[in-house]
Amino acid sequence: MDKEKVAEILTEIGTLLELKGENPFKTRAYSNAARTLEGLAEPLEKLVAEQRLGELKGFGEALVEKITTLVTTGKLPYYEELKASVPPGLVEMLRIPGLGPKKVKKMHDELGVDTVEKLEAACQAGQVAALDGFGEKTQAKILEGIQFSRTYASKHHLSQALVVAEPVLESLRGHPDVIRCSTAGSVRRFKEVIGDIDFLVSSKKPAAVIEFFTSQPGILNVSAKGETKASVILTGGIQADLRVVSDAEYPFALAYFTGSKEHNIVMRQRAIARGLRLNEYGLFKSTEETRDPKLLVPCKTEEDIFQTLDLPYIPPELREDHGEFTAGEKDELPRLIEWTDLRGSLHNHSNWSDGRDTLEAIAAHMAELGCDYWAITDHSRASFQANGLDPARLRQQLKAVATVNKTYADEGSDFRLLTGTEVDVLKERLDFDDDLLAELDVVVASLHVAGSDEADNTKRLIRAAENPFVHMIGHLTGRLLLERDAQKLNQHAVIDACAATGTWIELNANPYRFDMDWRLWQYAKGKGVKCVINCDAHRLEHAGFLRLGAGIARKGWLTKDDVINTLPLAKLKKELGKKRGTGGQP
DNA sequence: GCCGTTTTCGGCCCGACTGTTTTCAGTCG
Repeated sequence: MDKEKVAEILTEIGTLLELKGENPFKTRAYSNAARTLEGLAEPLEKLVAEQRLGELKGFGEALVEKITTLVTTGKLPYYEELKASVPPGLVEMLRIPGLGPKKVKKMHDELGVDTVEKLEAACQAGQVAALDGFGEKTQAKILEGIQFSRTYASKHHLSQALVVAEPVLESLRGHPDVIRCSTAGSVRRFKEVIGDIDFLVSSKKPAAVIEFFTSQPGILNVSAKGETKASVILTGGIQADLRVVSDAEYPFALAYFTGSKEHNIVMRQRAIARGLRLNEYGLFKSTEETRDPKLLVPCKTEEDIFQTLDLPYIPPELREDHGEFTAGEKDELPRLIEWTDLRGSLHNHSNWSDGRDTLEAIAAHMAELGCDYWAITDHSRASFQANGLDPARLRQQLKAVATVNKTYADEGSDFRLLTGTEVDVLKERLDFDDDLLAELDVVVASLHVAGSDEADNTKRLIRAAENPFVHMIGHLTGRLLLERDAQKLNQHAVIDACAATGTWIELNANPYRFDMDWRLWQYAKGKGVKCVINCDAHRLEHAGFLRLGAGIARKGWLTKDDVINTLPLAKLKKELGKKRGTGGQP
């Protein structure tokens, strides 16, 4: 059993224990352990085999035993029994906004409610409002919550959030009573999937700002409106929260609401260790609860807060408690890539396969954007649903690309299209022979039709990496965020193979993919594997994915030097030739 | 369930909001 599955089970145990009314610190121990596993750099099997699980922080006797059982036998009787003792409907009820374990438990114990449907019926019958500690409003809110969770999925793609958040932010920035403003939360941290959008504003007139915010165009519904906080539902069903604070509080609130929760916990612990107390209002020279301005450590910006806690500035993308504190203390935080470092994309499509635009239109658009190069890597023959090219059409396309490039050369422009393919990784071989691949500038190898056997999928990709003409592996897992899970695959094994063969790995910047996952880049980087941030563009406007991809690369701790397509054309060409020059036949 | 320079017990991050209450519990971020 792999660590994702183990982590999932630990999280579920935590939830089930909560529903049973267990000690909250016990339940937290399980979810903390799950999180630690998710961020693990090495294979869980290895840790278990070497009996080093107990070295992880937060892993005591009980957890080590349970995880070892899970990994070695694939089962855990404790979990099975626990699961059997809690109706599955209760877990589902937890997802309804406003419902937590205590309320769910009470309704189950006293009303026998064990599904969302029964809950809805109990609310409609007025039974919920009659319970001790419940009332009419709670009941109405639950009904509303049920409706909401049915109407809108609670998670959204980052790109979707940015599209609605950025105009609101611009609008706030232009308001005369707004001093400083920013997004916060997972949007600012650039998480690939977000729950809601947080805005933070500093102002002397909070009421005016809140009024302005709640009357923005594109707001479907105002769900809360107080003196310092408002919640609305934006177009597309995304919830957005606004907090308004004083300008003195702004840096503290910004750090606090940016999170992550795990990052903040460590920040507060660092404050405590220095005899200070950190919250969203300030950093105070006291261990008692206080808001006394005389005790405030003056900080004008987030940088000042980090400095007081003996840390360099930690960019929002890194605030996941994924090693930023250890690195910060040693002054080893990387200088992260900027999206403007990127010179082009090495995996894109044209109307020769399933893209929308012509080679000429693509070249004109990308040159205009200021790119140095743009690779045309249409699908290979096996992807017939995507109008994949056979060898003859691909050779035709090479000529067409050469013609386009000649017009740029004649005009004295340095922009170039690069030839290439996104070659399918088939069961026993690649979709094109080596001699054809050798004619191309750029070869991306992608697994489009994976099997159900993890070992087999992994082997196929490793074989692709071993081919001297394959420059990079495209969208490693084939996942579609919020739609389709990753293919069964040993990603670490593929990364290791890429490291051994000098093969690059794509960070597919399509916001539905963001594949390979940002959590694995630190591992890959440690092995010396280079990243290529690719748009996988099927339309001109997909060039904008470069910015998103760079943000995800930042989350993966990558620098300009870690990413191949930050190189200018001449140096890129040299890198493209390296594997072929030194690699042998697979 | 975990942890330890207050070390084998008694803590475990912190505060706002909501709704139910009249001093607080539950939920959320």
